Amino acid sequence: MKKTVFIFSALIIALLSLFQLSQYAVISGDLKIEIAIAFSAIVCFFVGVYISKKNATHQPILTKKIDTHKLKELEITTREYAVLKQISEGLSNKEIGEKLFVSESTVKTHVSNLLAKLQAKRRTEALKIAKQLQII
Amino acid sequence: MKKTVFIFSALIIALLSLFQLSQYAVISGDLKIEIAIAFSAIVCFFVGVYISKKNATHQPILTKKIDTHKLKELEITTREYAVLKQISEGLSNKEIGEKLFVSESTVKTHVSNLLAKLQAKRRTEALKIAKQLQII
DNA sequence: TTAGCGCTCATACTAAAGTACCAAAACCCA
DNA sequence: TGGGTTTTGGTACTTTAGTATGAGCGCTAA
Repeated sequence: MKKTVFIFSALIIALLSLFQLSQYAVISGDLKIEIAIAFSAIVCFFVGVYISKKNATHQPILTKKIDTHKLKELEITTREYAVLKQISEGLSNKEIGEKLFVSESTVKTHVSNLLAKLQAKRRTEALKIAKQLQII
Repeated sequence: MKKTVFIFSALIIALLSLFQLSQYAVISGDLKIEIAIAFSAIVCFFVGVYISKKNATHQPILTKKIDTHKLKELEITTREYAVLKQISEGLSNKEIGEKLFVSESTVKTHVSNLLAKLQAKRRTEALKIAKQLQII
């Protein structure tokens, strides 16, 4: 954001000085003022496009924000969600248990509840649905 | 693209007519020509940003292209890849078999080979790796 | 024409995954 | 402090997933 403001300011200054330079031409009647305006407008347009692109690539637009609202809507608890994330990492129930410091039984319980809440038959299907819901 | 050209043309026309309107003010000496230019520049800048954003959201920049090169590198066959895509859809081996018109045994064979080639222990892990490799 | 590869399928396992049901701590909140 | 929810864990069982191995068929390049 700071960057944008800076570039924006520089842009205006550049334009005003550009105008000062072209003023001589305007006075002499060779260069029409419309052209000067159109030129500056075109330049600014492309600068706008450029800046927007820059910002877009810097912070990937499709950094899918996690839809916390949907998590509550589906009544997915904290622990269940933690398990879901580990599933998306390709871990087995046992591995998830080790990572979250609980038994495999507990993980199975969470997974089972998760599948019911996501209306999935398998963990792979749960992953697909979760992605569609922007949950992961 | 056509849209962009259209908007761009409309923009220039609008600016020129804007200038025509403001010309009276310029002649009367109340409104300085610098302000007119700066104003048009600012408008064009934001229009550029807006259009760029529109384009970005319309056709997602991060439409991950499938890395066919990597598929060959990993020696993943046509059929195996078809199975992989079905796995990402959350289907079971049996369901995949029905969809591809082969037996569950065949699907199992493909999955097994797939896991070996992707160096995964489970299908969920295979999904994760495949995504990292931009294969799906 | 034969060796190699891809695709198919089967059997027989072992290993995970998932279900159902129960139950006891732990936690939060009114 | 009682009550609902979450988290945890267990047993017992069914269903998928995954491995290993072998084998037949069709295509293709040497």
